[in-house]
Amino acid sequence: MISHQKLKISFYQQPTFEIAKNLLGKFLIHRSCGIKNIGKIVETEVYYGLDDLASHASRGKTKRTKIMFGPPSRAYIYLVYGIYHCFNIVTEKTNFPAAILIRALEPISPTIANYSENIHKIDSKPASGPGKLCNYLKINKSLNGVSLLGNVLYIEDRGVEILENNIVATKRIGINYAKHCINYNWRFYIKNNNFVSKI
DNA sequence: CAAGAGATCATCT
DNA sequence: GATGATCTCTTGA
Repeated sequence: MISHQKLKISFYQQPTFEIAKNLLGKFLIHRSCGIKNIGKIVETEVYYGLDDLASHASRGKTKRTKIMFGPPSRAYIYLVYGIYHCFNIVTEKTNFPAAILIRALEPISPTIANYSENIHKIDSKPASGPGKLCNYLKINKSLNGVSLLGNVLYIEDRGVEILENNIVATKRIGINYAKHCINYNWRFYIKNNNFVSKI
């Protein structure tokens, strides 16, 4: 039996960019209605500090972004474009706003196969994209603020190690409003992985 | 294959 | 009142 180690608080206390890279190859799990929904993380994106114009937190602490200013290891989940949810992991110590957006999963759960509720047919990449993976894992705003140290929503290390030279760093997706911050290479994904959202 | 439009609503001005 | 940390479908070359 391969060891399945739930990530502890010490993992989330690392520097944000270390976490973003170390999350690659880990397994995101959501227990819902007695079903374990699982996917392997293959793509992440960092939103870091008040000066990051792409980050919701760049406009300061608000009702929505206060979770980003809180302690690490909690979920930050919000609705984009009125339709899709995005799942983030809050990092850095209290009062420093930072989060890591999970952008794509390699599907694992045999129970839900590759059926996409979006398009009502078999999708070979049902969790490739931040909105799609929330549908895949049944994640919605009711989980906003939940601790990832609990038993509902958490991350496991299953012994998969992604080496530094197998990680690609590129510009973030969908943030054309962010002026000079567009150019930051704060998106990370596993090289040659078929389930990354965009190349 | 690339580009564009539309869906749809919580959040912030 | 405007705007997205998106996705799918349609159009046209």
